[in-house]
Amino acid sequence: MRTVPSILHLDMDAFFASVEQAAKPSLRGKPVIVGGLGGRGVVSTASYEARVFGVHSAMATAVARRLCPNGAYLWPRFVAYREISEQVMAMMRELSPLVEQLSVDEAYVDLAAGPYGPALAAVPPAEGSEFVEAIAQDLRADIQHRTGLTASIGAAGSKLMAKIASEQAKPDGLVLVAPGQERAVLGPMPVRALPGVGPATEQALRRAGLLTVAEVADLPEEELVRLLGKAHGAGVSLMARGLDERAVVPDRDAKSVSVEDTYEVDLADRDRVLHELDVLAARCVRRLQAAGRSGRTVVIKVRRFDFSTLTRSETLRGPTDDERVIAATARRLAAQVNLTGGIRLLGVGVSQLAEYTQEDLFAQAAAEAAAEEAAQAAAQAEQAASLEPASAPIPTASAERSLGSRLWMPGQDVRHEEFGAGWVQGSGVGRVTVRFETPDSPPGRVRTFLVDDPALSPAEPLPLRPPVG
DNA sequence: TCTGGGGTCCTAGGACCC
DNA sequence: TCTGGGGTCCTAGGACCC
Repeated sequence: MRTVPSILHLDMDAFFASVEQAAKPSLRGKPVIVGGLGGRGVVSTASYEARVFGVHSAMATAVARRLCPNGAYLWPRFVAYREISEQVMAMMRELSPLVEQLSVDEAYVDLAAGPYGPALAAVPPAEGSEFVEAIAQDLRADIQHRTGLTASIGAAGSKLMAKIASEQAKPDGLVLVAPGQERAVLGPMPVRALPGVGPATEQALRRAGLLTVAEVADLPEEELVRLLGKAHGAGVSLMARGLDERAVVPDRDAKSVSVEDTYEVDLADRDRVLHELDVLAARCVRRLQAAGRSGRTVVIKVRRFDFSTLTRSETLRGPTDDERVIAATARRLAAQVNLTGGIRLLGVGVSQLAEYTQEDLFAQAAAEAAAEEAAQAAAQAEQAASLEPASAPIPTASAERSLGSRLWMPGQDVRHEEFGAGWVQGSGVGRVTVRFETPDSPPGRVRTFLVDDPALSPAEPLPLRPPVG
């Protein structure tokens, strides 16, 4: 165990919502909810102003609208979030090459492996904590200066405690756990505070009368293994006692690539399901190829009308990144699934990834067969569609993407030839409302246009701060 | 009020091989 | 004629995280 709390866990505060408030001056200090806005959407992030109303992540957006009817509801702008994320990660990498990114807004950094490492190792433990505190506060100030956003940081001698500390630090804070204080800090916490303890584990522990981390820590490991299974039991036992020797590891390769869509209306017929699988396979392959990878196992995911979910998978003889092979495999897997009652979600994924594509004769042959099958199915689908006008596609997020500029999403960046940069506040009945403001302007004015006004076009996100230097 | 999308890791049973 | 143990791969499902 370390004697200096040299592992930091950084977590951006209400990240998506905070980016929106930084980009859109009229939303500062107001409840902002970012997430899916369709009938089946869920909240990704709620601003702290929205949380006051009881709105939180993973809540159905329909519920959020009831709780907070006057909030601003926005689609996520992932391009903007990724850009800011990269800025923040770059700042962390200046502190150490050992940066482990957990998500777009969260990462560990191991200061011991960076430029401050030798100094941290040389200093007595008490001063080491002050040193780390100064580094962490500098980082938070830097992030705020360069992006206008706040981050919370936990500092400790292990990933476990750093993560728990950053949670305590929220929002806009720093919490440091001095090595040796782990059990004192963890003890009174509810078991759910431990990462990896979710609703199921909490229930299992509750049934055994265990509510706090201290109670779990006092239980023999064998008991926990009986309760939770081998790996999980052993892991929870170690965590509860504040023991964690996991290293900070940068840039692990992805082990799978998958895409999925929830449909506004359940899919009722097999041909439509097969067509959507083709669409998903194409999207999945695009991502796979962009990453320069290929995969050997194809998996489909099906969520039925009643939310029951199943997967079917098939492992090919060799890795592929061929859309025809993956689509044909997905269709084959779908043939094993009972679709009666309706389908609310479909997914296509690839795992057992390899670095490079391996062309082989089997894949070639399968691809040719698949192409033929697809052509036949397409002809059948066309025939079915012509016979059944009621099966016209309902606009969904993906339909809006493919239609591009003529459907406007709340939150979207736009530019008007006369009024300049702004964002879509809402649209309906042939009109779109745009607020004209930028990150550095005062709150802007709203104007309404026809949805197909040629002077209005989608735009790239603007940087939150002018480039430094 | 009704449940997204992208991942990771673990378990368990059956097939297959030695 | 009956009976093994262990290892690896594949498949399906579940818990969990952001």
